Amino acid sequence: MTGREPARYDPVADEQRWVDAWEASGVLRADPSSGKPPYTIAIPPPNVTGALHMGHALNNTGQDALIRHHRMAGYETMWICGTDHAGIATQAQVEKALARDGVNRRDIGREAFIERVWEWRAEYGGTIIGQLRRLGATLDYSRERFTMDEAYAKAVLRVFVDLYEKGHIYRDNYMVNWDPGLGSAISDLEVEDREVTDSLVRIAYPLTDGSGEVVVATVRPETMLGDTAVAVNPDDERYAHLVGRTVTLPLVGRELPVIADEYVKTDFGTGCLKITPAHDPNDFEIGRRHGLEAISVIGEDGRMTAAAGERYAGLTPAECAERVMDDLNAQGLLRGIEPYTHVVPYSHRSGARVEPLISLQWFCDMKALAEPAIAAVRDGRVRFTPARWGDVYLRWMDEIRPWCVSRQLWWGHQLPVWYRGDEVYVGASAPEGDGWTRDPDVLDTWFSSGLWPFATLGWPEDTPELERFYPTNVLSTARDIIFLWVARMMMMGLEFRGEVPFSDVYIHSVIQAPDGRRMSKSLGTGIDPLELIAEHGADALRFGLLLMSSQQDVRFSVDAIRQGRQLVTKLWNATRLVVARGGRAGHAQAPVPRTVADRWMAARVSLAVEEAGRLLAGYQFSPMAKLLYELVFDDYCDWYLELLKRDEATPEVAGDLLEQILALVHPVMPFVTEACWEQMPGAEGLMITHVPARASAGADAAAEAAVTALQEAVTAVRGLRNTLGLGPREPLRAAIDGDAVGPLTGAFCALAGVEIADDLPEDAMVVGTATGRLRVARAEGTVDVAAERERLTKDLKRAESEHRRAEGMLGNERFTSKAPPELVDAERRKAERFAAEAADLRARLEALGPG
RNA sequence: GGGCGGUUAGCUCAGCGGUAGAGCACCUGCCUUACAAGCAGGGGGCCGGCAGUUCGAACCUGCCACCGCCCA
Repeated sequence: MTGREPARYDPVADEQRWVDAWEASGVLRADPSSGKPPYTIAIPPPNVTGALHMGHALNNTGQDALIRHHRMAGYETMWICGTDHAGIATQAQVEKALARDGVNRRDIGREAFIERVWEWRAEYGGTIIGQLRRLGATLDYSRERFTMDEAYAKAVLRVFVDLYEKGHIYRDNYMVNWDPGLGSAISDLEVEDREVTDSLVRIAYPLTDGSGEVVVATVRPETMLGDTAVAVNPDDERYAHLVGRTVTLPLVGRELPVIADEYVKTDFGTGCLKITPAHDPNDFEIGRRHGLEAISVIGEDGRMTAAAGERYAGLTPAECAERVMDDLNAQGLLRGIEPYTHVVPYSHRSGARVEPLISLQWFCDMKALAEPAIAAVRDGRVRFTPARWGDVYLRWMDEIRPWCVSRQLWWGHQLPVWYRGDEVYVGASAPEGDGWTRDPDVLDTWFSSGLWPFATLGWPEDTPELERFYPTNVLSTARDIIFLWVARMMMMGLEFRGEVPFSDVYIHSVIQAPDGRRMSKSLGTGIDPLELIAEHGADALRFGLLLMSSQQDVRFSVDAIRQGRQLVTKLWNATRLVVARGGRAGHAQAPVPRTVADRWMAARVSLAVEEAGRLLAGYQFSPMAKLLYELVFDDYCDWYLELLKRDEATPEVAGDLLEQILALVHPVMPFVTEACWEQMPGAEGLMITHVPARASAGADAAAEAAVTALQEAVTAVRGLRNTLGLGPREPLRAAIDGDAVGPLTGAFCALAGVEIADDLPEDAMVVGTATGRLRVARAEGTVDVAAERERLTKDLKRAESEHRRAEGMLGNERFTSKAPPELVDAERRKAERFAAEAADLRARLEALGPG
C-alpha cells in the first residue's frame, strides 16, 4: 500500500477471494493428531432445503467469531459442518416437483422416489452451505456431513435398536397428533396452537331410564359418534346423583356411563363433558383412567370411519358435523349454539388442522433418558447463556412426555423393524428367514439430529475425531430449538457417550422485523441476509448483527449494519495512513513506546484485548462489537492517529498496534482485516493464521492521566471555539494552570490550534477542566463580551447546581455517617472543586463589566 | 390458566445501587494533506405507573398497566 489506494474499501468485490484463500490454506480442516488443545462446535445442522435467513446469519457469525478467536489462540478448532435431511420439507419439495409433471410419489414407487430425492439434494442441497461460506464462516467443509449419509444412517439405526433393546422404544396404540395434510403423525413440537372461533353446541343426552337428560357442550359435534362416557366433576353437587347411571347416546343408541373425574371443570359449559377417548387428548387420558373403550370415528385419511355409522362414514369431519347437527335438531336434542373462541392445534408442517387420533406408532419414552440430562444442567456441567434458558429447559424436561418417533413418510431413516404375522423383529439388518415385511415408516428427523454432536465425528466407530473433538464446547442456537435439539442432543449424548455433548449452550437473540414481530415470509417482513451482504459486505453484516444482538429479542436495525460498514471503511483508511507514515507489521516483539501517546495507546489496546477475551468467553457479542468500534474510532483514530500526524506518536508503534487491532477485530470482521493486513509491509501469510492480539502492555496510569487531561483540554478549547463562533483556524493563545498536560503540551497546541503564551491579557477567557484551568485569548481582536458572558453564565449555572447537589449530600448526616467513606470524600472534593470553579467564573463575569 | 421477557433521548438499544449512555436522526461549524460513508461541537430524557427497602433507586421488593414470547 502506498497511501494512494482508494479511500474506500470495496468489500463486495474483494471478499470472495478471502473465502477461497482460507479454504485453500488448509487451516479449516481440523487435525486430530495435532498436539493443540481442541475447541469444537457442532453447527446446528440447517435444513437441507433451507436458505440462509437472519437467524442463521447471526448464529453462525457468533460461532465463527468463537472459532476464529480460538484458532488464533492456538486451539485445534473443529467446526462441524453439514445439513439435516428434513424429512417432511424435503419430501414436500420433491413431491411438488413431481406434481408439476402430473405424477405423485405413489405412481413412481418408493425406490424411485428416494432416488429423485437424492437427485434433488445433489442439485439444490448445497445452497445453504454455500451461503455460509459467503458469510465467511470457517467451518470444516472437508468434513461436511448429512444426516442421511450411509455412516450416519448406521448410527441412527444402531441407536434405535439399542433404545429398543433397553426398553425405551416401544410400539403402542396411542393418541398422536395426526396431520391429515401430510398423512403422518407429527410430534408435539410440530404443533402450533391457534385461536379460532367455532360454534359451541349444546346437545341433550337422555338418561337411559327415561328420567331426564344431561346436556353436554362441544365444539366438535361429529365426535359424539365416538363418545363412550359422560363425565362430571366429583364435587359437582348438581350432578352427583347421576354418577353411576347411564345415558343413551343419540343417533347411535350406545349406553354411556356417567363418570366422575377431577378434570371436568364445573364452570365450563354445562359442567357435563362428553368423553371421546379416540379423538381428544384429555378424553384419552380420562378414558385410560376409567377403562373406557376408545372408538375411532375419524380415520387417518381424515374422513369418518365405518365405526361412525353408515350414515356418516366417508364424510369429512366438517360435513359430518353438519349432518349430526341436522339429525339432532330433527330429534329435538339440540339445546343451543353459540360462538366460541378457543385454541386449536394446527400442523406446523402442512398447515392443516391437527386431528388427534389413536394410531399404532413407535414411541420413545423419554423419562429415563431425561434424568441424567436434567442432572447435567442442575449440577452445572452444562451452562446456559443467558442463564434463564436453563430454567426453561428444566421445566420442559421435568414434564417430558413420550415422543412419537415414527413418521408416515418415505424420505428418512426407515425403521429397522420387520413384521411377520404377530412377530416383531428389531435389528440393524433384516432378519433371517422368509415372510418378513419391513415397517414402511421413517424416523422423525429430529431423532437423527439428536446424534449430531457425535455421529458426525464417526460414532459408533472409534475414530480419532471422536476421541479428540467430543464433547464439543458450545452449542449456539435459537431458543425455539431448546427442546428440539438441545434437550435431545443432551439425552442422546449422555446415553451413548456417557458425557454431555457440550458444556455451554448459548441462546442467541431472535432478530425481529423492524415492527417488533417475528420476520415472516408470508407477511413479506423477512430481510434476506444475502441481500445485505451484496449491498454492504459480509463484514458489515457480521458486525451489525453482533452489535444489534442482545440478551433478549431485538428488532432488526439497518443502522447497525451501516455502523459495521463504517468500521470497515475506518480500518481501511487507518491502514492507509499508518502505512503512508511508515508503519509496518510483523514485529516479533512490541516496539518500545517512544511517547506518552504510544504508551497510552498500547495500554488501551492491551486492555481491549483482555476485555474482548472476557466478553467472548461470556458470549457477550454485542458489548464486544461496541468495544471494538470504540477502540478503533475513538482511541485509535480520533486521538492516537491525530497525534501520530503531529509527530506525537511513532510510526513503528502505530504499525504494531494497528496489527494488534486487526488481529483483535479479525474474528468479527475477517475480510477487511485480511485486506488491511495484506497492505502492511512486513505482514506474512493470512490473518486467519495470525496469533491473537498481544495484551502485553498492561495498564499505564501515568499515560492514561496525561492523555485524559489532554483530551479534556483540547475538547474545552474546541467547545470554546464553537460557542464563540471562532473557526478552527482562528489563532488562539493559551496558558495552562498546573502541569496536568505536562509532556503533551505540544500535542495540546497542535490539536487545539493554540500557542502557549505567558502574557495573556486580563480579559482572557477561562475554561475549567477536571484536571486544571485553561486561559485562552484570541491572538488579535477582542473578546465578544456578550457571547463570553453567555458562555460564562451557562458554565456558572452548571457549577453552582453541581455544588448545591454535592453540598446537599454532605449536609445529610445520614449520608456522611452511612455511605462508604471514600464516596463521602469524593463528594467533598467535588464540592470544593465546583465551589472554586463557580467563584472563578463569578470573578470572570465581574471582570467583563456590566452587561 | 401458568411462566418468561420487555417498557430508558424522535428511532434502535446499552447501563442494573452512588452526578443518565451509544449509534442513527436533529442543529451548528469545518472539503484539517487516512477517511465528507468523514471530522469537531451542541441540543434533547419526572429511565411505564404507584407503593416500599435504602443515607441514596433507572437499577432491589411488591402491586398495577400495556407490548412480545413460551407452555397448557
